[in-house]
Amino acid sequence: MMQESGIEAASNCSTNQNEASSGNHYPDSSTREGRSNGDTSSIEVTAAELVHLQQQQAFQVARQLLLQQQASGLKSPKGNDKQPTLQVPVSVAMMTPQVITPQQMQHILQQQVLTPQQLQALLQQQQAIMLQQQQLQEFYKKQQEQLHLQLLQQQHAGKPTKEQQQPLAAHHLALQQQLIQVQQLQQQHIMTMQRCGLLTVQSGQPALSLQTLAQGMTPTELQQLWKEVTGAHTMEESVTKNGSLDLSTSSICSPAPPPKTSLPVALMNGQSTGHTPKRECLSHEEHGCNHPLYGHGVCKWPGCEAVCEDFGQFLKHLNNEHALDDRSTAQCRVQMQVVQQLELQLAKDKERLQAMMTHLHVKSTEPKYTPQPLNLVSNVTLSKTASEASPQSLPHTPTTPTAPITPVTQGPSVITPTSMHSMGPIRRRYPDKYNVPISSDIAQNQEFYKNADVRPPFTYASLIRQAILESPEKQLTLNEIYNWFTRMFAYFRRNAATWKNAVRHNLSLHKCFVRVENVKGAVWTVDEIEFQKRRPQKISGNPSIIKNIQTSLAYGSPLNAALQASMAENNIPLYTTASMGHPTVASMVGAIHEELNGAVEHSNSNESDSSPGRSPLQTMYPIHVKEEPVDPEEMEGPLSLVTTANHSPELDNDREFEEDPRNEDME
DNA sequence: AATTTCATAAACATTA
DNA sequence: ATAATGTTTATGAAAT
Repeated sequence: MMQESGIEAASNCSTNQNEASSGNHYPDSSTREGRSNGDTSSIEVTAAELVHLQQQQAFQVARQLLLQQQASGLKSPKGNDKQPTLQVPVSVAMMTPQVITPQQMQHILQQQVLTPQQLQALLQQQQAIMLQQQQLQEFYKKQQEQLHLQLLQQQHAGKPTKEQQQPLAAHHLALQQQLIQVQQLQQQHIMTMQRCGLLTVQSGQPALSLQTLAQGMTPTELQQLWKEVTGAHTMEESVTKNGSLDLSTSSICSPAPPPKTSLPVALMNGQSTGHTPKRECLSHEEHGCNHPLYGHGVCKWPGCEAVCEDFGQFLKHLNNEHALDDRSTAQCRVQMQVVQQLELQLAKDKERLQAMMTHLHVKSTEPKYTPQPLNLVSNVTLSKTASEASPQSLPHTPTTPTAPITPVTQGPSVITPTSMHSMGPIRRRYPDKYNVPISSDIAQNQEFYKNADVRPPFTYASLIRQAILESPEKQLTLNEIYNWFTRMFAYFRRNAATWKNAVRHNLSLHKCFVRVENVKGAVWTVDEIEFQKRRPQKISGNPSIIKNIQTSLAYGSPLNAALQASMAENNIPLYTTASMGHPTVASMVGAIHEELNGAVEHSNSNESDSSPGRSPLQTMYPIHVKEEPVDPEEMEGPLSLVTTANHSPELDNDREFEEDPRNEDME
């Protein structure tokens, strides 16, 4: 009873309700000063609001232009830009990084295969990177000044000997390289974002300098530029923080409006209110909300999760624990790699989705299921969530050709409750095959699953296992399993009776779940061997799957290679990465290896074409060792990977024991 | 075409 | 007595 109501409450406050009519007010009556007029639907923007919006945007454009001009010293006489009047065309407004216009938003939402959550995640990551990069650059600047100072001193003291100069110079060089690297990465990132349509124009100076850098600017010049803009920069920074990037993210995610931009926020907000993943922001201080490294009262620095009661405390923590040192720098770099990697993956997946869609559309004979969205989504999901987003844009062949493809009003995201549930129970299969790395998928897309009402592409058994294995003791009570489900997946915050029954059913049915009597009741554990037995159909040489894996490898290898390279280059010991315990990197590596282990092994014989991905991985792997003490049960054979040659006897036994029969079966 | 896996529903038993 | 927890059976969809 309590349980139920708790769940309902959770679902009320955190899952989407956008099917609710526009007259329906928020269930929670938390403060919403920023919203000018309740929950006017995002689409119905009054003319006055639009005008106001444009004014604001124009103002910001003008302001930024001014800043830029000040910074670069180029005073182009564009008088009219400064006048924040209605005349500022929307296109100009759209050019500004400050605000994403509703139109633009719609466009993005229609075109993108991203859910707002994903968008938000991406943007947040990017923002974090920007911040980190700024730090880096400041660091770099300091270093250079220091160097300069020292050189001066040396000159005063007499001629610097080469011996004296060299270490410094080397250091300097290293720093430069580092910066360049960071910036190149950043730029790639930006470009990807732009390609994806996530950003139209980059915000402010950093991007500017980056692009020039890419066009062949030397670090020195760059630094000069930085110095030049630094004056404006401090100001700019505040703008950036409150306005540009952050706005774009928070407009998607959070209704907390920075004063100047309240209107746009309110506008944007309507579109995704139901989904707002960052609800908790409301209960936090306004500023805390804005910091991408702070949320849930917890420091979001990769691998940190220190609890900070308020924003001030968080700032303190940030300065103390994540000061500019080797570790932070490395983490920053890694994070960058991660983002980049994700982008890459996203791009590929989008491409794939596109192809799939075109393919399906051409056929356009999809007689059976009208519930298409779910269907496709679940299948598409098979590689990272990136693609699951826009059901609107899916083929949508069937019965109702005239039916408007799910309107934007619906809240752009995923599967709307209406689309999913109005048609009664749909039986769908959500196989977690070839998608072996459940742990990594969940880890990677945690935020997404938490907020998007999308069914995770895993079977109940897999999910239950995951829940249990994630627990410290590797055992959970039924209720705890329930809680894990609701905590981790928005999807399971509804229809409790159904899925709970399924959970119980699965627990009982599968031998792999073992009930253990405990002092205070019973807990469930996982018999991993049984589980593996039960999960045979991994691969058996199915070419498409193998291909899939190879793609994954292709995804994985550059990351690792790059990581490794960058670390080697900067003399950062590998364990730095491990110790920071970044879930994503770890999980990616893990994921790849899960696949490797589970699948490629078998098809190895004829796999000559795809080896490039492997070696870096394998060399890379040792990083993972210290990462998770809990591992042995967790993954398919992580230990075997530690020693590249993969033979920890027991595991090997297990493996043969479990898999061989299957292989024969298959053949 | 047959078999297997999975999701869902539901009846029923047991336990707290 | 009731809800939570387990067990079992049935059914159908989808994948193999």
